Amino acid sequence: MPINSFDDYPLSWRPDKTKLTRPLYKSLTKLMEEDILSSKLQKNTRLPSQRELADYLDINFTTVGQAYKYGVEIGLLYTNIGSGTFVSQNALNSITISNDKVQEHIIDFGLVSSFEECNRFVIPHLEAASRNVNIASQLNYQDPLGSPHQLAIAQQWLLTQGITTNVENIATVSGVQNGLTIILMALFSPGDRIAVDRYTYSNFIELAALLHLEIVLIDFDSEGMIPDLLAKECKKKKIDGIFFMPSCNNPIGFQMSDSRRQELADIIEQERLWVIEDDIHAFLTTYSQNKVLPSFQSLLPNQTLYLAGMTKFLCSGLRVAYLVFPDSVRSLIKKACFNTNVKTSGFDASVISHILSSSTVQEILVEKYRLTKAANELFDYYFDLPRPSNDLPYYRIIPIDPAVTQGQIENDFLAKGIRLYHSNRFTTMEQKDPFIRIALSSNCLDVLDQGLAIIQKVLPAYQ
Amino acid sequence: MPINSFDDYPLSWRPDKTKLTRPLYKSLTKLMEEDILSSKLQKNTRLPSQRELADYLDINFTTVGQAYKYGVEIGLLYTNIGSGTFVSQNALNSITISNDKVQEHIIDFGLVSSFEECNRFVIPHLEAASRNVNIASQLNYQDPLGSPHQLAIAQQWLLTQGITTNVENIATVSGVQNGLTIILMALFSPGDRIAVDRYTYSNFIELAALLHLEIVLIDFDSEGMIPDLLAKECKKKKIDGIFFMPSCNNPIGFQMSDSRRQELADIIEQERLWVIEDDIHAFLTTYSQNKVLPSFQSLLPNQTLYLAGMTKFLCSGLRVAYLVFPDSVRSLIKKACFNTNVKTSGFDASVISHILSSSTVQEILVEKYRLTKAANELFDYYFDLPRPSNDLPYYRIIPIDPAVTQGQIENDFLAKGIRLYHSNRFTTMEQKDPFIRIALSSNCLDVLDQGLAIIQKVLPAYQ
DNA sequence: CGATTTGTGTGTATACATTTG
DNA sequence: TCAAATGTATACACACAAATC
Repeated sequence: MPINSFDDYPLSWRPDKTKLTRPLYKSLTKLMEEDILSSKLQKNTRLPSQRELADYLDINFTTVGQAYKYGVEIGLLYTNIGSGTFVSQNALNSITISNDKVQEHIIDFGLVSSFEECNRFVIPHLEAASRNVNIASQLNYQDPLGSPHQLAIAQQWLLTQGITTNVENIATVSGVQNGLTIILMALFSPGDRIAVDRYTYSNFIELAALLHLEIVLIDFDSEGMIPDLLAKECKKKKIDGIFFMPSCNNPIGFQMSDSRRQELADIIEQERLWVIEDDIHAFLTTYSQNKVLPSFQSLLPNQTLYLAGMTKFLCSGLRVAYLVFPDSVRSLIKKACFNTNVKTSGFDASVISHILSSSTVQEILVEKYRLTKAANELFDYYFDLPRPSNDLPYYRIIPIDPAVTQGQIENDFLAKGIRLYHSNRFTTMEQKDPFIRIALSSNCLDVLDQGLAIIQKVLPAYQ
Repeated sequence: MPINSFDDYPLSWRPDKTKLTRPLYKSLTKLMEEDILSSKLQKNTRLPSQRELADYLDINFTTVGQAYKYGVEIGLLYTNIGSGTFVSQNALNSITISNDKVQEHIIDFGLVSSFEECNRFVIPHLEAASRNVNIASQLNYQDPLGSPHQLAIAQQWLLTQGITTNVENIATVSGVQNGLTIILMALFSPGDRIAVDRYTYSNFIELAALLHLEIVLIDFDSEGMIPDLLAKECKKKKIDGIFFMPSCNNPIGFQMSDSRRQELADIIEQERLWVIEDDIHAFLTTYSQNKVLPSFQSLLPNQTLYLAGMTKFLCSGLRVAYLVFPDSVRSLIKKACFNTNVKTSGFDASVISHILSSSTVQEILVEKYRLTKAANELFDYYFDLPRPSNDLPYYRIIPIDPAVTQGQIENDFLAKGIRLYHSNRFTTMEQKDPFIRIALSSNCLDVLDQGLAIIQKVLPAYQ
């Protein structure tokens, strides 16, 4: 019997004691999942503390801890020492962003594409590659990380982005997301922790959850992640890696300042974190600002895994990215590559190389720069909001009323033919400054114009 | 102080007590890794039992268990209740099979290719696809699991292999290995167990280790895995899934009999295991035997994940496989697909569809059948060994002297210009019947002839 | 066949670090 | 500023199941 009577004691969750079977912790986890699913337990509610619930159930508090821990692992719960355990914002609803099941006739401001009209530049290269006399050598298992020729071209391109490396330190992977999978599988184990910006790329959050890695949110300002907060968090718990999109954070659009990069690098070096640097926006930033920003790969070459995506840059349907890794992890990275992909499509890799060594690169850069500039100006016309510190992002955010739920705003707009995403998708716990993210690069300019006009008209009801 | 003096007591491993720090289990794990690395602890040696070592170190035996458990998880150790804990066969040396770093002028009997000379049939389809007026729609983020048209073609092909399903239950993935990654990430958690044939595909073993899944070996006979042993093992510990290559086990080459499939299906249904059915060899088996074998997908459609690889069948450089899944896991599979790949190359997918809906399929089948037959006859000419129960495999095995080590035989042959693999690569613990595996489909017939002649001459020294 | 050995699963005790108020 | 509340990490006790001899 419990020592105290809980009849009047306010517990935010009272699992049905009679349903509790052995093993206790599994049974408790199951009850919790059921109650979250049936909304008996609401999102963001605080669960009873481990000791309270244990007392109520008359079991040891660490057993409750075990049950809660599983919930944290699969992203159902999050905990804060001192303040308690909470049901996640995104418990049981997927925040994965993809182009799956888009309704017809919808304006998609959700998934960030890259001005797909530019794919016309790619088509001649497809034909050229398919007529290449050496193409047969791309259709077999040879050179699983890329041919020497392809890697040499990649190395040259990387140099223009401030990444100095050797062909032995580059692996061709099937897009950035695939590269992230390889890095996380190769260098981390279940339960490891990775620090990220308080708002970050949803699919990174989802991938980490799939691999049972814990995400640690660190706050940022306009110059990027705040070094002191990172240092503090590192002291608090063991953190193993850190994920950045330094040129242009997704969804906020901030660009890390040079000094901030250095400050963060110092802490990262001391704490020996692996840096996962997803520089998907670098191609445009380097071009538009006409200067190379100091990459973490250049600041901390021995602990940085750098991903140069070719999908947003050249073509999203050809799945290619280059993964730059330090010598120390070569065999781990290779192993993960071979065991997840075997190899990246030889044809895709050769088309991308063909483009990279042609003048098409410049044409695409000029055109994407023009379109991005125009799209941002269009956004500025409709909304009086400051540009983020990267002033040519592919997406912009608009603050909304904290009382409006994610489902409400996303579904209401979907009903009006517009897909956009609530800030909840880009984080793991409740935040004080909700917003919606509008992708600017996923439609041609007149459709963008149309869509923004609708948003401008409808949005005030949510602000 | 330990209760007993261990001065004369024979312990197969005596970790340095003075180096033991807190936390004990981590420290112990580290000592173990170091000693395996430095060969102070030899492969296949039996470690002291949990209780023995605990007594020696004067700690609780479950703490030793914790340390051992980590070793099991990362494939360093394996345990058997009753007989103890052992250092793995493949501890700390990679068994991943890939085409990486092949020396020049080597005859590769290691990696199993698929008569790459047949890639000539593919080239016209590359050109046709690149000239297709609709190709632009393949270069963006649309239809991440495959276009309706592509999936309809896949569905038709699957039907010819005895797989009845709907387009909503097919996902286009980037090759079989990629499909396996997606399945394992989507349906299993670290620590889960998957049953496999006592000898099975190395890259599945490696992938499982990367995801911290435990492999449970089950013995087989010429008809396939032995049902009683599976049932027994399921009772012993909780098993969550089972992996099969039913048409043609790699490396043994056995083909599961119809009755065996049914017997196994009964147990699997009762034990509620996920079936991972890698039917990479089905295309040739169905063609050569002119009949469709009963797939697990047809026997247990609600718990089978079926992979139809297009790489061995049509072209290895274009990375495409079709993953067939039951309704119940659609959202999990999609999530894993989007978060590992985003999508499979639209161009690759469209080339494969183009081939599948052409007469080239038949041409390739005829030619690969002819080559496989000729290659096996060549092998029979040099070696008087029975065919496995699938009598047209892509590889054959030759028994060797158990005293010969893996490194010894693999390296000796490499020095003679031949790459082949020892049976250790296809399992996780010491086996009584070692052999080498010779890939028959990785070279043209005259090179195969040349290589087999060398092996015939050299091998007796190892038998 | 049955005592013994060996590993496994589960719940708990305890020390501790961080946050809250 | 510090006591109280809260979660975390580690080691251990114990019941048990399977294999060995």
